[in-house]
Amino acid sequence: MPELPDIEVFTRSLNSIFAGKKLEKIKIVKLKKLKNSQAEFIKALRGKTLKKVFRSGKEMRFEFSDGRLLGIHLMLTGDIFVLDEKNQYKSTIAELYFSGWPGGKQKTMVLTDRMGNAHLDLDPIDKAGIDALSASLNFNYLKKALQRKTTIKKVLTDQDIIRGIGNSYSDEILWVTRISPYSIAKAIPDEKIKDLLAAIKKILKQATAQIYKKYKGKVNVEVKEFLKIHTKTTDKSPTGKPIIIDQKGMMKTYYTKEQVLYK
DNA sequence: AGAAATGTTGCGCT
DNA sequence: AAGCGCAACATTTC
Repeated sequence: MPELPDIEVFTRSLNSIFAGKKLEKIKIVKLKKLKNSQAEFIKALRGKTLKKVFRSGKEMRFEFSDGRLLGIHLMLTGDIFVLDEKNQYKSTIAELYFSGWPGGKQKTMVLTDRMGNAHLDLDPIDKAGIDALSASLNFNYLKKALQRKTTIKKVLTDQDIIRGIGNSYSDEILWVTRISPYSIAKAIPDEKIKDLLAAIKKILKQATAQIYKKYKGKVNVEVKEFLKIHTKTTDKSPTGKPIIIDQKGMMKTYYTKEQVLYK
């Protein structure tokens, strides 16, 4: 479901709800996609205090007081719910029961995914890419990363190059910089690489700020309203040009003819 | 009823 | 070797 801005807001919300609380119990409902067994999760995490929750690329990290990490990846259709009562969601992947609220109250964090692809990982290792909002994602890194013959969209969404950008925000970034998603990465001139770098930071930060302002505290809203190009709410770009939708497999690329094709 | 989905992986082919 | 295009994942929601 989410890309960097959404995950950033969700992890801030989860941090304010669960940081400092104790993980009493873990129940894995659907083990299929997981690398670890339920016993391993229990052994590693049960009874430990959650220190903080943070984002890494498109994934969530739950850091416990002894330094152990629990990673959660929502994939396309995963959701997190925070419940006071019994979990009744179908498609549940896992349930985490936390304690530590006044009056002995507990809260449950539930991970669901109707496609069954969301997953948890013990001490996950980040993919090789640099986080899109890290200062290390600079001109030199981006220029070097673009020295390949594949399309710019593939590069932007490759988590082994840059972590955090997905199908939607790559379309937004490429429209703002007027670069066609089908441009060959290595053909993009230096001036445009500078624009691209600035747009990556600006669009992701701006979207995070907008989502945070409106949905602070939420952990599972689907926020598409700030997308200007990758959206079904209009068929025109902000400058009034028709938006072209190109389907490749399940994913779609939204763009306009305003965007220059570098080849 | 039929289509949709902001992700990832792996396969065969060029 | 690198890159491409496609299929698979599986189910609820619009």
